[in-house]
Amino acid sequence: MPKIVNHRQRRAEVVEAARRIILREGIEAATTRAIAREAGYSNGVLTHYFADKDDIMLSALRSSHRRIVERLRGKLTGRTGLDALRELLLDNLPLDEERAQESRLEIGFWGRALTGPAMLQAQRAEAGELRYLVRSLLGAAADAGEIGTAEDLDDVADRLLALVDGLSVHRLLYPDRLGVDRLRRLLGAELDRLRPPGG
Amino acid sequence: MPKIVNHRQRRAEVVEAARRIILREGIEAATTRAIAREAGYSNGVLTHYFADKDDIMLSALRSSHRRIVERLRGKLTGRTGLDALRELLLDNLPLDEERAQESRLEIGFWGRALTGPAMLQAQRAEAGELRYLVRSLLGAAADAGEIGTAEDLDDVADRLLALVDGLSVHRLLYPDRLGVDRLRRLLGAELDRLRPPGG
Amino acid sequence: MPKIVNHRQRRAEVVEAARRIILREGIEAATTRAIAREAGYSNGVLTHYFADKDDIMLSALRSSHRRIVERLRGKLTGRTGLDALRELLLDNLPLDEERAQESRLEIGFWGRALTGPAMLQAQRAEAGELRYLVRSLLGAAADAGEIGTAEDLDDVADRLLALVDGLSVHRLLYPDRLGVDRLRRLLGAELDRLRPPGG
Amino acid sequence: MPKIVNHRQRRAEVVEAARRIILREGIEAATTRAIAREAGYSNGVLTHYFADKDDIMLSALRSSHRRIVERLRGKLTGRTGLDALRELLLDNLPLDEERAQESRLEIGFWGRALTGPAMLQAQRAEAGELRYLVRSLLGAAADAGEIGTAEDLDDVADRLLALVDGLSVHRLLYPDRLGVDRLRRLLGAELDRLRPPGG
DNA sequence: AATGAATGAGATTTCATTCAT
DNA sequence: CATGAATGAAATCTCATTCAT
Repeated sequence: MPKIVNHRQRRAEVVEAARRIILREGIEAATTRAIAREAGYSNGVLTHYFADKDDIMLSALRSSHRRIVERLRGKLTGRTGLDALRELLLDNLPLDEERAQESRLEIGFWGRALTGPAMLQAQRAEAGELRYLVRSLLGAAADAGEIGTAEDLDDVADRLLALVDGLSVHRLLYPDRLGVDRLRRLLGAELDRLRPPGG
Repeated sequence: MPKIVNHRQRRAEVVEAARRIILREGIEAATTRAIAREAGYSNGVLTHYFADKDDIMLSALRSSHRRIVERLRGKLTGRTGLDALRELLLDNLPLDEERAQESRLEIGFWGRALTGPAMLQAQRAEAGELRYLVRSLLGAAADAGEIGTAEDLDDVADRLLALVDGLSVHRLLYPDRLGVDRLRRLLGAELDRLRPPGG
Repeated sequence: MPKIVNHRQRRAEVVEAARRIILREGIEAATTRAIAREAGYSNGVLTHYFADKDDIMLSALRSSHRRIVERLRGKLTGRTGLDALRELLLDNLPLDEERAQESRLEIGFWGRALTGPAMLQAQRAEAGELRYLVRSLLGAAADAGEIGTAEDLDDVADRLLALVDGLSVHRLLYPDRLGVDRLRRLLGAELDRLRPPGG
Repeated sequence: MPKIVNHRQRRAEVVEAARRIILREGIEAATTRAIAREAGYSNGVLTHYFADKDDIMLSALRSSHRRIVERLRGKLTGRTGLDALRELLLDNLPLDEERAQESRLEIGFWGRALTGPAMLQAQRAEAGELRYLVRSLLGAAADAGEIGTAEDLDDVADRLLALVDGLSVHRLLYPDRLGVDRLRRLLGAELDRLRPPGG
């Protein structure tokens, strides 16, 4: 009988190693050698489980997103509409070290995506889920009368997503100017503005 | 007799070469050799005028910012308050190929800044000017009664800057979703919301 | 109870797989992994049946030769002397895709043989059969009076064999110059020259 | 003043190093590292003078051909027609160690040529010169009445070239069967057969 | 006997940096 | 000052071979 290893699990181990390195040291530090070492294997293993480096990197990106969504799922249970949306968007801001690292990872991938079409394609595929979720919550909030009727929900969705990403970048680059509390306040105010006039 | 060369000018030539390459082919294509060639000099000159590659890259970033400000100066003459602010922010969006390249450069540098403290420090130093300008224009707009008194101008400034950067990233990553007209509209709506209620 | 497997047959399966790959994709594409996959086994089996990769490759060479001889056997039945010889030599020319692949395989092995003594030794062992066959047919042809008495049959044999291999190489390298018809004609003329003057 | 090196000469040094390795140890031993070491430089130099490894290898092939032609030039002065042709073809046979290595190099490149279109193209370009020379000498020999009128000179040219290459391969693979004298004799006989009947 | 996971060496290529001239 | 040759490390990828199960 051969040594049985769970193929999916081994892939996951390596991907997690890659994710850890990117979070800890940045996307440029994630060389194949470093990834193999972090995973506790030799360089050669990567061959067995991945087509090439991009395969690893994109898997790491997907893994990061999956983790975020997983964490969100917990936070969103029991919440609906604007309340859920606030939670979602706050969770996407780098308000603690863990999420700061996630944002760093994300921003690193932006740079890669603008380099070549393969990464760009993958990045786009990844983005859909979050956008859909935000749009859905906005729809629910509107149905519940939490949002003024003057607002175009698609516009609101894209504005909020852009704001969150922009604030994330600025928080990482200029942490002194954008403290945690300020970030919360800015986002909160943005959401409060959605409420109907007479609310 | 030492050969007299204009040190400042030579540096500038190389920096411009670096900037051109980054805009044209991306930050990863900006190797020292490519930069030297683009500048029309040999590899060796770089040693004389720059401490290392980071020195060149950061100078290129500064140069890009200087050019943007230069261009803005022209666009803002004769404008004041919200009108000027709108012009400024629109100019920061990737609404044409030139500005798309500038955004790409910027985003590429974000990734680098999050890699090490040297790049980060430089990036921070660069950000001040734009922020100051936005804040000033907001102040003038408020003084002219173009902005509702309920708004905290510092918050507005950071919100607008974050929104512009976020929209820039999303426009580059998801151009289908964020067309040029939509980008204009989203930003315009954001500015319109600043006006005092009875305006 | 040990599992009973037909050792000889398993070897043959792997060797055939190797031969197919070399024919189809060239000698460089015949990696151990590719061979194992083509054979429908895991990498590990190779260890049990072959000393090392060379062992596989040489066996593949022998297999190719055996197949060629097999095919020849069919074509030569009922033929004798010069007629049989013509058939044999034509069969060794890359006149269709199948035989072009065989020639490619052969030429690839020439390169390998000139690399180390092990491959060379094996190659030599392989060559004897064909040479013997050609020489025998020449002898029979001479006995039948189909060949002029002035010819030294050993010389003729080596000349024909060299010509066939040389034409094969040139056909593969310069197919435009050496079309199928031309190849046939060149070889045919060579054989016709063997006939006795008064024939 | 910069260190002045003759670019062409440095390229030549590396190419010669590559050629020496291929002659001495075979085409597979000619790794970029081995070539750099043999040339007495570090790996990095190759970048300055060659686009990639193929560039080096093809240059080595051309260099080998140039050397052969150079050597031929000396041998052919004062000779014409069949006499010159005999000299040319003999020079292409591996009759001494130097020419045996040249043949080995050539055969190694055949294998590479059949692997990919780039090498094949280059190989073809290289082959033209020799073929043209042989054809020209045959034409001169025919004009001088040294060749029987029944022969098609293009056919003869290709037959001779194929024979020489075939004999070269067989001499390297089966040196015991094809000694130096025998090789000379076989080729000589082939040329003698060209003479007009009444000659 | 058979698996296939794992190794680790080695191949090509790229690049920032150094330095003799 | 300026050149550009040269370095050598590092990156990605490939592959024959080994070995625990």
